[in-house]
Amino acid sequence: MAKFYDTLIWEYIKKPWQRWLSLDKLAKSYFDYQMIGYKDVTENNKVDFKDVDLMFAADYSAEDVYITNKLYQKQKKEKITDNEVLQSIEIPLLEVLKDMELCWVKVSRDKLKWTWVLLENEVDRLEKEIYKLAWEEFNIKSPKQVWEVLFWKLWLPKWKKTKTGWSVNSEVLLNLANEFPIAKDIVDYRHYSKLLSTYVEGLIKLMDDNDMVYTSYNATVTSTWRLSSTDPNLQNIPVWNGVSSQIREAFISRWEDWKIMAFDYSQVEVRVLAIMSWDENLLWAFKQWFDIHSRTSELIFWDFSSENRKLAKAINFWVIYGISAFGLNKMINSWVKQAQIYIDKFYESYPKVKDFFEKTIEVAREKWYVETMFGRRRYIWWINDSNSLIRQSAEREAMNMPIQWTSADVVKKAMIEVADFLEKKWLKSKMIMQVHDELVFDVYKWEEEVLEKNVKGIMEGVLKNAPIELKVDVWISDNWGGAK
DNA sequence: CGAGGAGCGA
DNA sequence: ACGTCGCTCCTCGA
Repeated sequence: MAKFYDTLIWEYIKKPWQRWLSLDKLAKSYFDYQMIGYKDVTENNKVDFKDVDLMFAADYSAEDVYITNKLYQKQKKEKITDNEVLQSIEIPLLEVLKDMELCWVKVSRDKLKWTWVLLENEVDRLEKEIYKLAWEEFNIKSPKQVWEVLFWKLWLPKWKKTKTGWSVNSEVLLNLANEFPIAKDIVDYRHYSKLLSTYVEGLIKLMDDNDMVYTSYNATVTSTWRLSSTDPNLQNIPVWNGVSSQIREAFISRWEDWKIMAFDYSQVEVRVLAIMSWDENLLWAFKQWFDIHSRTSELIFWDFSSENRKLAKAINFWVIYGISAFGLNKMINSWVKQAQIYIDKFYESYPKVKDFFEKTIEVAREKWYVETMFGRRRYIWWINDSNSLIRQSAEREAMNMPIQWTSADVVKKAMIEVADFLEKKWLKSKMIMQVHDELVFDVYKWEEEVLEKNVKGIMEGVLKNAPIELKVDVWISDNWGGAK
């Protein structure tokens, strides 16, 4: 069921560094009250909650509600809720999230079973192949056994160490893949068994008799004010082609002749950067409906061949995430020096972006915080650290945070407005998922057009006085696999 | 049960 | 010595 713990967001406003608060800890510290633990009623998770004696279960549940309400009353009294962001975003969002959770998501059991068979075949095939190449049987799911076989028995070249041995992650293995087929096989094996255990078996376990799953959205665990999702985590369902796309295809409409409609913000972060920095070149490119990666490519390389566009995309990406020249070089496979030249050229192309970042860091150095478009603050106490590594990392964070956080707010505001729209128009269609910059709806047949037009409009127009609109891509399909 | 390694998404 | 975070799975040793 939906969690209402999120009413405790104000706690995080006051103490953003405290990230592991729970209801019972708050009850203890504010009311000196010891709550009944989940483990107490379920005898250390041995008993399924639905089998717990009703009297105990009722006590436990009622206490949850009681304490939550008490905390809610307390925050009201203390006028914590006068906070602007809280009033305009977080509190209205709670209602939306609650409704979204209660809508549930329908999953096709048949589709999953099909995929299961497919994956099991692949896993079996690869398992045999790997045993053959290794001349022995071992547990491929154990990194320890993998490196023992690869590096001690087969004498493959070692590369990176971990705390407890040798790294055998996909980066390492793919470097060996050309010369040693077993490495590629292990990567594939991992890929398929990940899909099988996490997304097929895992999802089936969480389905009820009506093939519905109930995810929980949590608004208080991330440092960037994004949402997170658990049981199942709907925010990391694979998007790749091939078998993994079948997982997404298993998410379907709840009724016959309903459809899944997805609205995707296109490059929301780059657009937010353009809006916040007021860089004319960037804004102009968006106004002309240019493909922004091609445009960057044109400005940096004087052409937009697919090769250079790819590079430009990585560079745009770099700006958003604030990785170093070192990190960029690793991403695009060039030299550090070359990466630095690209970065410099980017700033030459979009000079106001550079100004914006410099200004942000300057303010942070002085006031110890950075701010989003909506006035959320993030304190970065180590911005003036004497260690230059730490300082640089803090600066990257200061550059990155206003964009990321503002983007998260954009989606949240859109969700609130869309939910309002659906309610006011008495529409049957439901908002069922949020995946960071994507909103997914289960759409009633006769509402397709009205939803497509209005939701797109609402999402694109969230930033009311911005010099450009945001851009949203829409697609509709029988399932979540859609047209991607 | 918890740490560590790995891999999925944004 | 560098992108980051959050979630989930598996193994392995306590």
